[in-house]
Amino acid sequence: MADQLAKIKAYYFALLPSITEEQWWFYEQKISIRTYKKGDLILRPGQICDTVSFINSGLVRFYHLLDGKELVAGFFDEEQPYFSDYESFLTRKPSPMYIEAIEATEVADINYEGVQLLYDTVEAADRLGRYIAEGLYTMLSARNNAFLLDSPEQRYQKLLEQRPGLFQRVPQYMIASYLGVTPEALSRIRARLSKKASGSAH
Amino acid sequence: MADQLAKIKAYYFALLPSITEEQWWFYEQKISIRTYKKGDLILRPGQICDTVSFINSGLVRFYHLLDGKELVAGFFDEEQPYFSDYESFLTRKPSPMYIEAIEATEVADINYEGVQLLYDTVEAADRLGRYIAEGLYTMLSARNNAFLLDSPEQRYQKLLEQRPGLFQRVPQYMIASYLGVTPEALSRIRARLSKKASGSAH
DNA sequence: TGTGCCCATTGACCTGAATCAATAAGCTTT
DNA sequence: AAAGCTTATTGATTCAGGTCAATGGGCACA
Repeated sequence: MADQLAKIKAYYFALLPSITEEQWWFYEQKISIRTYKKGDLILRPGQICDTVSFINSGLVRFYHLLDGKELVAGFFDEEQPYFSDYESFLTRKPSPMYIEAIEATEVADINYEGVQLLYDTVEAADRLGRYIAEGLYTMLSARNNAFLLDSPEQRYQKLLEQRPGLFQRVPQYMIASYLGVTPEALSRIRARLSKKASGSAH
Repeated sequence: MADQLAKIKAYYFALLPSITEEQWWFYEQKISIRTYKKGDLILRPGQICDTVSFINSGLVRFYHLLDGKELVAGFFDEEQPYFSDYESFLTRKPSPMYIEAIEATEVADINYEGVQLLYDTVEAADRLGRYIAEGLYTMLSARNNAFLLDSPEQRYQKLLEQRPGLFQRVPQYMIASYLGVTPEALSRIRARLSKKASGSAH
């Protein structure tokens, strides 16, 4: 148990330097450890997302199903450890999406009730909640601007720079969908870029 | 002065029922009232967005300039009173966008320094910051999902339902851009829909 | 009561990415 | 190592929406 909470505890203490061991104890009471096998669905459309999760290890993706096609909305892993359909979590409305473990994944999560209780009983919980909301906002906003301002090719290159590890762990057709194009289109982007690279090399 | 702060004060007290007059006084110290004329730029690309603003009256839009074309990212008014390039505000990085008053607008705003001071001195400030971050997140997430899942036509119809007032205050070419299409395309959407409506009427 | 400008509409054409289809290249599983 | 998957690539075709261009309506201002 201590082991499974080590990472999230380190995270909390880094974000909130003034947190005491006693306050941490209140958080700890509300945390559940869950494990998922590769392919497990963590959330389905129509469900209210009741948890905010912290990834100890593993990899999950968010996706929508539209006309039988999967639209990937995000990937979360040890580097990007907090995930939730936070809109559904906050508004208590059914989520439109799937969350799927695409590797064996272990998370530490807190449910809605637990979070509200912490807000009302533990000082500094509001600050933690604020940090999490701010972090999720910043991530979403950056993705939003990328879709507005960048071409699919630029989005691909940015992703290569910013999250190179993903390409080792995620099939290309999911990356394509995350970038907002079909697998065929991503394949052509890659062909174009490697031609350009070899062209400028000599 | 009392008059110019009445709305934001009511807003704070509604969000934070337990706030005291004394605590409010600390907030009040940090608030500035600003007025903009129609057409004034509130933020330009390259600037760090240093404020979170609350609209007393008026209407502003967010937009990007890309290849000489304006891409509208959002509208804010009395019904949607909090605005900021919150990503730039939080990360302290230059904003890529313009914020423009498209009507004469009066705002009450707080700058970054003031907000941080409040977080460190006033209890309940973190909670207010959390609410604001959560609200901005929810708005952005909804818009994001609309772009992923809805056609331009559906986005138009949703906007008609959800913010009918905008159509009286904003020229159609800005609405088109906000919906992610050209003015020509929006005109055709409207033509299609009014034909459909009259067709199903008899 | 013109005159000029901005905006919305409509039509003709163009283009980038989606779709459809076929092939090839990795993998697992036995 | 053969058989049977799934994924990636490449080519041909289609299509929604963008671009370009022309027309017309509304409104401000002289």
